[in-house]
Amino acid sequence: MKTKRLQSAKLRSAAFSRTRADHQAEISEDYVELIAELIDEKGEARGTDIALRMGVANATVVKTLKRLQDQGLVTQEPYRAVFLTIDGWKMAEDGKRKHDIVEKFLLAIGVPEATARIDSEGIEHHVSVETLKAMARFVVRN
Amino acid sequence: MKTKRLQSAKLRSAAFSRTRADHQAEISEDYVELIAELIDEKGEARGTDIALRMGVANATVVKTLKRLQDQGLVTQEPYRAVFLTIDGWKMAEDGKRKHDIVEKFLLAIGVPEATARIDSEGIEHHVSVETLKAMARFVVRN
DNA sequence: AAAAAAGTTTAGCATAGACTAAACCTTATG
DNA sequence: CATAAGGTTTAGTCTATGCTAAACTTTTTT
Repeated sequence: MKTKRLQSAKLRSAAFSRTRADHQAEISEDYVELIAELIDEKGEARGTDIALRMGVANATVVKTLKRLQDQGLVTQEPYRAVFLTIDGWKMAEDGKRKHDIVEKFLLAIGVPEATARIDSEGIEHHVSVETLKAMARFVVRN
Repeated sequence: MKTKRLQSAKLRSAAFSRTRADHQAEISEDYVELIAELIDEKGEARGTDIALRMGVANATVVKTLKRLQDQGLVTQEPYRAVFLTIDGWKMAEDGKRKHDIVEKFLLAIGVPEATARIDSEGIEHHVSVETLKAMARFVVRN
């Protein structure tokens, strides 16, 4: 009777679960990438600058940084700037690589620059290695 | 002083804010699309089926449906199946259209089928109208 | 029709991210 | 070098999403 669709239900729920799991990492990735950028640009990443660029209150940054510290992505002394751990740098570099490929790819298929910048920010977190490879191939070939 | 800083904080960081704003709508969209599919397939959308396919507990479904009801996307009587409002149907159709274009597009650039199915689920929520148009153009041309 | 099974809801808890306001340090300048 | 300005942290609140366990309703089976 009604047990017929179980198999496809499982596949579908796998897709949704992945969407959710992705999202938990998304904010970590955004923070870590931003911290890397700030360190590159200014030599250090301060709470205020993070808050400003993330469009978020200072208190939110403090709380999130605590989580990132627990996750071993970031180190920080009270009242001092934030730094990335080895894992944090790895994540930041990985993210930047992904981001660059996605953005170049969108430009290659004819998306306007401003839109490509914004969309790549969102898409970056949802592309698998395989999709990323396909995008990279496309950019090289075109 | 403080007012000024708050204002400019809000004016900047467009990309990040959009990522976050997108995400608030993501789960609504996933639910609504799933409800539409269930109604198509079985004539009605029951809590258990939603829970099964979303990979989530029943209680979670109940809570989320309450929010969707408040947002005017869904209607429901106690202990009965869920239905979509006009707005809900609009959202579901829009989502399906987006999803189809993204999935076909990924296949067109050489992403394997299983991966295309999973990735399109995540990417669907982050493509702007312009990017979607570019993808649709590409699919047609290739 | 009564009991069992299936499905739904409620209650209570946890975590994450967001906010404001106020307290607290650090730095810059007058 | 004292204090004002600039940053940071803490405290307390809110909303969203998730969970389990228990209560309740509907449907199916015996």
